[in-house]
Amino acid sequence: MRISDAELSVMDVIWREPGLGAAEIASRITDHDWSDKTVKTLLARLVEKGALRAEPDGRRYRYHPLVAQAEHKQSAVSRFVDNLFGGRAAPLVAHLAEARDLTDDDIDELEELVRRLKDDR
Amino acid sequence: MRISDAELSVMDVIWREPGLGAAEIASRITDHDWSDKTVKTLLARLVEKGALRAEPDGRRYRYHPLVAQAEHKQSAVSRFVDNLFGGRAAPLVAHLAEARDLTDDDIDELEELVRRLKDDR
DNA sequence: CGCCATTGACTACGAATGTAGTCTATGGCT
DNA sequence: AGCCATAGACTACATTCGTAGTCAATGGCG
Repeated sequence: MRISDAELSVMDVIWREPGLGAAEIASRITDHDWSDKTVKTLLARLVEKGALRAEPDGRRYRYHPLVAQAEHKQSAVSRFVDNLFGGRAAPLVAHLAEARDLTDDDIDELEELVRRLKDDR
Repeated sequence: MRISDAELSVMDVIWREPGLGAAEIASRITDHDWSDKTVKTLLARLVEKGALRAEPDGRRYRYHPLVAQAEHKQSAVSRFVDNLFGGRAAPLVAHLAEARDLTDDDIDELEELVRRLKDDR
């Protein structure tokens, strides 16, 4: 099950605040300038895909995630690493580094992470 | 300029062996079972997108990359990190770790990488 | 020298995506 | 009681993608 970029903006809102209705969700989306119709279309598609549950509440629906954000990221990362790096993670990190996408804090975090990984194995 | 998944399979061949013709490229693609027509369509799209140059050679073309593989990975990684992780790299690596996508060798490589990053800053 | 295989050019076409618009029911306000 | 705003349902439509198919030219082989 693939969640598209536009759909992801919607999911992000719902992951943060499960149980919102369509209008509220639309109003919380700031990174795009979408009509409420657009948001509703995306919601419908997400329900159809099984990423969301639409709980009837009077005249409207409240939306709840059916896939956890962590799960989704997980599979997105896997797909990405498979596609671009033949499934090997280290070259990806090397690329991140080269792109200077890493702040000092990131590097510290990485160091800590590596320490834990080594302890773990 | 976005290179799709299918197109990427084609680019991979050309990055490895620049200057091949369509038939040769098709024959070198093993991860899909594509008709040569499919490969030619992808080649045409890549030329149109400006990712490849088609150098006439008699009755056919030889294809050369116009974007380097490293460049492409770079921008793909950036897009990905932006979309899913708000541009922060460390959480991505954490996810890689959690997915057990990291082999022992990867971890060693990461350790080395972190060492270099720290030295560098 | 003629036919066939191969080449590029162009066309096809359904699914997914981004981005809405129209239509219909209805609950709440006046 | 009636009207309007709003909700959801359904429809729309251009683009990109994945995956080919058709057509016309032509170079090489027999």
